[in-house]
Amino acid sequence: MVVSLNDKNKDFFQMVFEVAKLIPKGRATSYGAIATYLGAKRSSRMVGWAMNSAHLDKNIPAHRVVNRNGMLTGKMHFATPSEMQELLEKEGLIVENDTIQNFKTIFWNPSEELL
DNA sequence: CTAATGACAAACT
DNA sequence: CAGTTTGCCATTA
Repeated sequence: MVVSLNDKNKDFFQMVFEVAKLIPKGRATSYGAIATYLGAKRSSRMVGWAMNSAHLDKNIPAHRVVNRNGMLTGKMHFATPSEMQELLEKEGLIVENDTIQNFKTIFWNPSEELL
């Protein structure tokens, strides 16, 4: 992996991983929520980037992390595009048209739940 | 160092 | 209200 994980950056990545692991089953969160929780709400894209490295670690449920719209924008980055949806449905979530239904209901806010 | 890209988000038209 | 555009921040070329 060309991912030059320098010491400083590693912390940010690790944070994202930790939060992702803490996401309760049957729930999901957004990149912005994690970014905000990490104190870098403006770096929502970086969270996604972290997930890109996260997909290497099977312990990280990256499928529970989607954009604020609940759309599975990163499904293409999985082993198979359908795996993300499959996993989410297995969790009890309702995924349709690459978008999580009732996302607002299953949304998991680390800043509140994890606080 | 500048330019381009991206698993996003908010603002604007 | 929906589609389009700009902004942010970090990484890569």
